[in-house]
Amino acid sequence: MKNKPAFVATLKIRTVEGDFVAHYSSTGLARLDFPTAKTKGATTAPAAPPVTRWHELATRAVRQALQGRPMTATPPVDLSCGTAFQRRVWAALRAIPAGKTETYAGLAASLKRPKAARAVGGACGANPAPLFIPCHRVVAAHGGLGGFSGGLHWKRKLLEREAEEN
DNA sequence: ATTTCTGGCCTGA
DNA sequence: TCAGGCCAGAAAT
Repeated sequence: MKNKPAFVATLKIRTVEGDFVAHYSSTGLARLDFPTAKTKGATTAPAAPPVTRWHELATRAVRQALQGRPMTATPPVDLSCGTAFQRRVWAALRAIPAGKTETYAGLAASLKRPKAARAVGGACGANPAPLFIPCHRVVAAHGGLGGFSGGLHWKRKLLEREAEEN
């Protein structure tokens, strides 16, 4: 069950850490990319009214997240690209407060699938909107960091900053 | 302590 | 099917 939301706009989010790129569908933020060599290219396009509003919220939220502060407001996030299982994982992730961490095994248990830790990891990796879906707050069961699709250095940085704020 | 299986579960091909 | 992934726990060094 993975329909593919069509992007109606792609906008950059400038931050001190580089340029993130946000993709919007007709129902909300559908994807967020970390800064890379590719995101330098100007992809800004004219946006329809609801999108510009979402983009304001997303921009502020991303900057807050980079400082380790909890997001005060977020745009609607379009998770329609995920499977049922992935959406359940993502929903659980959004319940983890800033400054706290959960383990892959713990999440699996809360989803009534105590043996699906690895599958949870897979869902995290498939997360289309990091920061908004805080997969960086999920660590390995015995202290390790686990991995991070956007680059492990981001995960470390985000966790450090959130820890400082608390 | 750390390395190496082995089990388990969800995807995408 | 089948391989492989942001895993865990047990067994073997």
